Amino acid sequence: MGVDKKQERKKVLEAFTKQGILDAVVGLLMREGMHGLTMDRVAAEAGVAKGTLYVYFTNKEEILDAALEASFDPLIRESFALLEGDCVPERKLEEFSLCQLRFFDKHRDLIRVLFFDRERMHSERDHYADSRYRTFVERVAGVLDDGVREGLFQPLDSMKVAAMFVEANMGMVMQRIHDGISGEIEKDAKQVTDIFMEGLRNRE
Amino acid sequence: MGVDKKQERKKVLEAFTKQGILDAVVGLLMREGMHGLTMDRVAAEAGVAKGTLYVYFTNKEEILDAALEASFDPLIRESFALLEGDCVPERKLEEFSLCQLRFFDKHRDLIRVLFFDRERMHSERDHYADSRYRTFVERVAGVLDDGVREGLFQPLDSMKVAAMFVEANMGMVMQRIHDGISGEIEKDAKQVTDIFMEGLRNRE
Amino acid sequence: MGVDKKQERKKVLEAFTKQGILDAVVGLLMREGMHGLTMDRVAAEAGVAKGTLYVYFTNKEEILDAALEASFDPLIRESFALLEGDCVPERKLEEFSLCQLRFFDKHRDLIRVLFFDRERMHSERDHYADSRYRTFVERVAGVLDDGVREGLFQPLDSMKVAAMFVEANMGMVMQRIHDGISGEIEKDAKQVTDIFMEGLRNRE
Amino acid sequence: MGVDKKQERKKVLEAFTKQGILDAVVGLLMREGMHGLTMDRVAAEAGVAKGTLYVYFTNKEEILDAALEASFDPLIRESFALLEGDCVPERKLEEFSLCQLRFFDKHRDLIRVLFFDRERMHSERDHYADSRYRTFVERVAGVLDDGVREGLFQPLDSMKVAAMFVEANMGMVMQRIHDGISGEIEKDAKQVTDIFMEGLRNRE
DNA sequence: GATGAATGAGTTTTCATTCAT
DNA sequence: TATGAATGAAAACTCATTCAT
Repeated sequence: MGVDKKQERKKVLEAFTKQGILDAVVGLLMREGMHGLTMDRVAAEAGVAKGTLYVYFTNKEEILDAALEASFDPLIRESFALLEGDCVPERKLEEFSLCQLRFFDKHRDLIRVLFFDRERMHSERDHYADSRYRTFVERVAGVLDDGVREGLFQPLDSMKVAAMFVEANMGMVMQRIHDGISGEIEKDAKQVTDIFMEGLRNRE
Repeated sequence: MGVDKKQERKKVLEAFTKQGILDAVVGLLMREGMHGLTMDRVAAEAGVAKGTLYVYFTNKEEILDAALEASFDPLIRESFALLEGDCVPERKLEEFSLCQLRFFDKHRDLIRVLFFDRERMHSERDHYADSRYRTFVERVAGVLDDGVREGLFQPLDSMKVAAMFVEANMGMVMQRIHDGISGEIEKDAKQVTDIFMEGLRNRE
Repeated sequence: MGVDKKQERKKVLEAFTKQGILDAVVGLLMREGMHGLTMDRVAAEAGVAKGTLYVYFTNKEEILDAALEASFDPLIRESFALLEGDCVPERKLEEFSLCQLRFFDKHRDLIRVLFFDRERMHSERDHYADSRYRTFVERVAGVLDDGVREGLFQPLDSMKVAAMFVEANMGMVMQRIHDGISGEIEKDAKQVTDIFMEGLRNRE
Repeated sequence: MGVDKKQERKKVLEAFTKQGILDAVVGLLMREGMHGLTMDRVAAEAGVAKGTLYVYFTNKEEILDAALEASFDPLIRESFALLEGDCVPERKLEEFSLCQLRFFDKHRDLIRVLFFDRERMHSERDHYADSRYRTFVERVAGVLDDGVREGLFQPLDSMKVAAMFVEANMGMVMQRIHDGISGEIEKDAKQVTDIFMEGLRNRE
């Protein structure tokens, strides 16, 4: 019993430190970009000794992977839940759009981190980041296929359109950030989905 | 006279070396990503001594800027020419789409370089890369505004839609690259523009 | 009484843990050499926590000393017993030779540890390992002196010859190890002693 | 012509710096042992910047290999020349013995380096140092075989005896060093060879 | 202008040791 | 006593930049 408690407490403490490190990495990445990310700074930001970083992660690369994973995890989770939900395709796409806009409204600095992640994604070895993105696109493609099956959309190359839709949303995100995130979020999300809805509608 | 010739010859030679360096940078950037870009390697790839790099550029950052500028210059030039041409808005957008697809079909490795460029773009100091991108979006927005004025499109927030259109095209590019650039380029370009055309059409 | 028993039990337990640590050090030293010997690994190999090492030893050096001492203790003990025994000098040397070959046949990996020990031995501060080796040589020298006194050997510089004899045995050990420990051990031991016996014999 | 001279001068300069680094390594190794050998210290001792070390060698291991190679090269060269010469076997062995004693009289501190080398030699990956030592033993074995063929020595396992002879010499070296290198070198060399000569002599 | 040897500040990484529990 | 998370000094290595030739 006592052992259980102790081990639990230990686990919690460990997770706490680890999370602190990851937060430090993301914070630094957002504020200073890839260039400012040194182990020294991460340690300082996390309030631990340099050596401690190596207690929790084997090297810098692993820290980075974990941090990126952690940053986008909420967005990915919510998006996936939503795309697998019970709504009609139209609604799913709009919710998805909204979800992205909301996420980057809140964490606008993560947009930079995202692009850094993308740069890595296209290097041969990093199928890791790539697979995350692919799954994203595939899920959206699945929703589009549903729409086609239901007679809602015209026949289409779902993967390509899905990629376009995902990126169009990112375009909107970037423009919103550039504008200082002025407009209402619902309107902008609707704008994105409306174009695709109308553009893909089955009219016979 | 002799002096003139000599000076001219010198200028040509200088331009030649400079271009060789930039090509080396782009080649390296494409093959190995940002990580593999050291001045040593650039010099080796360009076939000059390390010191020579500093004869033509003041530091690494300047070399990078120049190389990125040079890489995307053809795309930017062609796109701008096209968007400022005499065609109707519909045709302009389709040509623009085709232009992007074609460029990245040919230089698919530049996609990685592009994302690296984006990461920098969102850091405070680099308004430089940003301004290039902004102009891009603004030109497209101009075409959209023309379309609205001509009664072709519904009223719209042209900057946001332009950003979406530009990114949707990048989504298509990325999907094409992922698929191994299989489908016909004209069909894919049409797919992109059709969605936006139809999605934005003025129906009253 | 209860206290006595408890204390005794404690002592035994302590000795057990201590020995486990030393075994771990020797095992690691044999398998990975000096380079792979970290306190982390020692703790893991011994199955105790890192902190425990510092309960039994004050620092790494002390652990190392103790481990080396322990490794060669059997060889040293047996050799000394033998050299101080009642046999004739000739027999003593042959037994000594046999003793060394047997020891390294069994613990051939300790040969590496030995050389590491020697490197330290020749550094100023380590008179410790040195004295162990010196005693070794001195004992053999004593036997040689006995032989001279008994008219068996010619007059000789016993320390130098003793050093030669000890090292010649190590040469044989190394060659045996290199050959995969093929030949019969008695023959090889005899080979070593025969050369010295014959080479040193008093012929007048 | 000018180019030739320039290149030659460059080569010389390069070799000079490289040699300076190697000398620094050996010096440090002799004075402080393996433990004191850090790249910082090597650089300081050699009077160059840390980075310069990496201009000439790819990493610490390579520096070490080169330094050890360089240290023992004179001994190895002289020994080999001698063993392949035209003298009779007896003379060769005595010269060989003398050669070793002389070398370590002069560079007595290298004895420590030697033992460090040995520790590495017995690790799996370092067939490098091992092969150097093997060749040494093999050459001596060759001389012994010659002696047997000429009826000078009894039949013998030449590799084992060679190993013994080489090590016996090292024993003498170590004893001499311990004694402060007192005795005459020729006498000691003769002592070593006499024992083996007499011990191996063919008496029928 | 062109060179490339040399630099050294700045990075990542290691690991013996401590100490609160 | 035993633990193991945390430490931080010290080590290896990188690379943009300089400068004498």
